[in-house]
Order: sequence, then C-alpha cells, then structure tokens
Amino acid sequence: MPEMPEVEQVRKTLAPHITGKKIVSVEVRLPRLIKYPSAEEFASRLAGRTITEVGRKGKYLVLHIDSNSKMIVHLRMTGALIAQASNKEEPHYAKIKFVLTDGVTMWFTDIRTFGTLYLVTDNDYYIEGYETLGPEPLSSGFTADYLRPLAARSRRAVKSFILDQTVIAGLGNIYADECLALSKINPMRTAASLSAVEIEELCCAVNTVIAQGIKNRGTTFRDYKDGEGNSGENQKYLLVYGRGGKPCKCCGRPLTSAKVGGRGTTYCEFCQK
DNA sequence: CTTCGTTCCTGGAAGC
DNA sequence: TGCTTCCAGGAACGAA
Repeated sequence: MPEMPEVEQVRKTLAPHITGKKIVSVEVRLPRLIKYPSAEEFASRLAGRTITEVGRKGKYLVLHIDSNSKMIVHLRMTGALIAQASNKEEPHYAKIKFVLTDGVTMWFTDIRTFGTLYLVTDNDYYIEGYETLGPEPLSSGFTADYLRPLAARSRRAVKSFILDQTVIAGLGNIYADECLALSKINPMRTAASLSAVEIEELCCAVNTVIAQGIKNRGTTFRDYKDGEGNSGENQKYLLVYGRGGKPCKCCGRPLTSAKVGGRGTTYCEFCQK
C-alpha cells in the first residue's frame, strides 16, 4: 500500500522519465477513476500539454502541467504510475494510458481500482483530503509541540489518531504500526493519555520510521512498485507489520494481532505499554 | 464539533 | 480438487 515513502519513491523514479515531456494523448479506460473534471475533459485538456515538475504532498502525487494546472493522483491501495518505453508491452491492470513524447508511455495501473485522479486548473476544484493535510514527517512543522495539544484533545486510539491525514500527512497502516512499535506505545491507548515524553518519542519514531522507509525505497508487502516497476526493500526491516504471532524483535514473545479503528494492527503486548 | 461504522474493489488465502 | 467465504485497507460519507 503506497504510503509517504512509497509515493516519494514513485515521484523520484518517475520524474526523470516524464519531466519536460509533452502529453500526446490520454486514454481513460475506467472513467470513474477521474474525480474531476469528467474523464473526457480530463483527457482532452491534458493533450498537448507539458509535464513541468513531479511533486508530492502527503500520499498525493502532484504532476505540474504547464504553469497553471496540476494533475493530482492518489494511488490508494493498489494504484501505480509506471513510465516505460512506448513499444514495451502494456502492464497488467492498465486503466489509463498517457502517451508522451520521446517514445515514453506512462501507465496508471490499479488492481482494486480505488485510485483517484484530478486535473485542477487555477484551483477550480477543492480536493478536501488534499487541502486539509497536516504536516509531513521530517518537515519543520512536524514537532512534538505541534502534536501535543492535538493529542491532548483526542479521545481516539493513538493508532487512529496518527493515521488521520489532517494530523500527520503520509502515514498508512504499515508505518503507523511501525511507529508505535518503535516508540513502544500500545496502539489502543487514547491519544490524550500519552505523556509529554511519549509524544516526543512518538514524534521521533515517526521521523525515524519514515526516513528508513524512504532510504529503503519503500515497502513492498504485496503489490507496490515504484515508477520504474521495481520493488522496495523496507519489508525486510519491519518490526511488527505482517508479523502477527512471530517473535517480537525486542523481547522474543509472540506479537499480537488485533483490530484498532477497523484496521489490522500488530503490536507487542509486553513491549508496547 | 468529534468519532465511529460502512462502503468501494479485486486477488489471494483460508476453510470445508 | 474445487468451491465459498473472508480479508487486505485510504478516505469519503453518513450516522450517532
């Protein structure tokens, strides 16, 4: 599942192949993926225009189109953007085809088809989730001083709290479990119950876990691939995610699997208090 | 206002 | 072996 490190890796690997190239044509094979404008408008407005920059905000990819438009893409669970030679065989689950100049084709593929794409010009459309993102891990705005008062007001489980994109932009289920494991906090604790020291530790763990995910080019647990179709390496270093019943890397006791806020959650009952 | 449950979707795994 | 059922989860949405 693409979370911030995976989306960042997609951005990095995609950028050199598509930046500065013109979009020759767009073929939308599953119109409901286009949230704004209509699929027809999306395709016709992009044709003939140039990708000037490939950015990212939280889990959103932001492709700058000329100087006044942005194509905003959310990969959700199984979405992928892959740039490859136009004469290469098309990838599986291909849903949108962007033919670019210089013999490059960019594909949007998606198994479960939850992905979303927008084309906004001069901010003519308000993307709620995009506009309300909180600070990102590793950014100057993400500090214990920022997090402490928010947590103090929240009665939610700390796991649900850190998954909230308006609180922290970019954490998903894998990294949320990893952050709580590293900071030794039980995911079922309420956010408000965390001490000032624990908030500091959580903040630090979020930065450490995300930095490690980026360094390892993302976590490929199942379907995730970067912009060149390659897997990440971070799955080799996970403390808890996907390790239910296996020994805790800290104390050796079997890890517990549970549901927290409707999400599969793995943690160590002994180490995470 | 906050919080929680439901919904969308498909492939793979588990269960019988 | 072959069928059915369940599960994975990001975020929008409606309900409490």
